[in-house]
Amino acid sequence: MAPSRPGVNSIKAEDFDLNATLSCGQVFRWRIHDGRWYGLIDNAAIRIRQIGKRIEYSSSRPIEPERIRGYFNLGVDLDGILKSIDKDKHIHKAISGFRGLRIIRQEPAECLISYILSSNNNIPRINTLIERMSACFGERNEKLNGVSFHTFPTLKRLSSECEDGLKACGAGFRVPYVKETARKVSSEKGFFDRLKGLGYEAAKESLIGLKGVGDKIADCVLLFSLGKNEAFPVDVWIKRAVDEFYFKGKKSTLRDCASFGREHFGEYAGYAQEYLYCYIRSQKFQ
DNA sequence: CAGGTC
DNA sequence: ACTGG
Repeated sequence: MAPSRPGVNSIKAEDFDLNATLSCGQVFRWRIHDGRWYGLIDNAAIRIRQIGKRIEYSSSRPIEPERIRGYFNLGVDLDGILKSIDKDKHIHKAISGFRGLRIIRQEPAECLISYILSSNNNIPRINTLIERMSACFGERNEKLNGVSFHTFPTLKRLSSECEDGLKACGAGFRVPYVKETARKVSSEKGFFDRLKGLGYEAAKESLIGLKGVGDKIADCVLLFSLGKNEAFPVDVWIKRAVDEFYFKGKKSTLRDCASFGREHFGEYAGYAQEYLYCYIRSQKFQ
């Protein structure tokens, strides 16, 4: 495959929906502007759009097309995955509504910190918080088409930053979580690679050992950055969906929903989670 | 109250 | 608990 050059690159993307993938809440920093998405991959600013079965992108620094494919998980057999989770009428409708949604392979460190910041917080506020922290502590400022993108701060930087700096960004009570977890993770070389090598349960246990990381955030990190597709993160939206579609008004706990999701949908429960998330939110916001 | 956690 | 869409 030809290496990326300055200007516009085009790559094939079958069974893919860029909009669904970037607006389903799995990743925080992508923004749409004039029909194109802007974000960062490997600390390069990217502008990207979909035209039929191709995606067109340009970047602030050269990026291999293979890397773009990897980031959007275009190599996995989405059709096979969707067939495996298509077990009832509810998920079936969710799949038909958002077909082409793929789970992104995020940077683990950024994913972990971002989801720590998400706890007991609302989405618009999480977004501005992440942008402020990147503007303050990101190492680089990538420019593309006159727009600047601050890279996400490294764990080392976050762990050495004084509390006041993080507090000023609006992180509130999450400041000690961020600092302590950043310190602990960056002190072990290859922490995330080690977790990738573990099974779902063992990797989850390691994550839950970190400050500010509980069941839900651990599942997000496992699913969105460590390739554990059986993870089924249960946030308030997924709880609403599972209660409404599968538990029919019965009282349930977050644990009930999570274990139901993993057992009902199986090996690729994480994909079911994302489709349900989009589906239930589209119902409430219509 | 809000993509939970301690 | 922080804090503001």
